[in-house]
Parts: sequence; C-alpha cells; structure tokens
Amino acid sequence: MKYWLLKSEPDAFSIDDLQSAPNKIHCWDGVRNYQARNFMRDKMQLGDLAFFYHSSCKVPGIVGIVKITSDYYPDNSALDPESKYYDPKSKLAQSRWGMRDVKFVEKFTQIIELRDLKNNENLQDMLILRPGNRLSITPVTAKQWHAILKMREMK
DNA sequence: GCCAACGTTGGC
DNA sequence: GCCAACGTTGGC
Repeated sequence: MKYWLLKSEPDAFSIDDLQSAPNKIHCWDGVRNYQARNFMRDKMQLGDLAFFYHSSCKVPGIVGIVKITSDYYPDNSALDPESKYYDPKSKLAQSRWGMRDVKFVEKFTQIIELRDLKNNENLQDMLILRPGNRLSITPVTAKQWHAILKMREMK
C-alpha cells in the first residue's frame, strides 16, 4: 500500500466533481509530465490511497482522499485532435500518455490548507512543499500521510 | 497579473 | 549532448 498526492485545478476537476461522478469514479487524465506519468504507471498500485489537492485556486490545499481503482491504461485523449489534451506527437495507435481511475473516498469537512502544511514540522520533506515543485503526482510517505490525517482531526 | 522555477523543444 | 528560447505551473 502506497500513498500519493494528486493535484488538480478545481476549475477543471474538483473533488465535488469526483463525488458526483457515476459510482464516484472518474479517470485521472491529462497527465502530461513524464515523471508524474512514471509514478502513475510504474509505482502506483491498485488500492493505493491518495490525497486530493486543489491547486491554482483561492485556498490551495488538501480537500479529501481518493482510492486508485484501475490499472494504468492509455489516455486516448492525447490522440484526439478535438481534446484539449491532444498531443500531436503521440504516435498513432499507442499514446505515450496514460491514466488510472480514482474513486471518491472522503471529502474533508475542512480543507487542510497549503499554509498549514508548510507550518507542520513533520512535513518538511514533502515534495509538494519544495519550492518550484510542479509535479501533479507525488508520492507521500506513510509518516506524512498520518501526520496530515492528524491535522484533520485537530481542525 | 506577476514572476520564479521548472520542463520541453529544437538548432547546432 | 549542450543550451537558449519558450511554455507551463502555481503561489502570491
């Protein structure tokens, strides 16, 4: 069992969108970064849990938890010229990009704000907190995971 | 909207 | 393989 943090701009896809999706499951598509893709393709496993993080919004932070519910499969939106994720360099049959499905697990009653994460001594090594880190998918250690859950309880 | 920090691209 | 130019991300 591994832990992750998935970033999304809530204007594009929010935790509310996931909660209201059929069966509360939706594909996590649109990843167009090799390192993030490799995490998702090679390291992620069925049943892993991930924090859902809202970025590029008024109050950035962790808003809930999702579960990985599918294997890695090709992201065909990279092949569709009509899609905003179209990638003309993805060759014919097989896209170089892919995705997994995630299922809604829980929405926090209160967002765990980025500024609170920054102030937590136990989270100094978190990738998301490193200056300039823009990865949309990052691993979270078990220690970090539980430290963040503890922050939720204290709210 | 600004800007720092990255990632990607493409000429050489 | 280097590196300058360019595009993107994302907090503020």
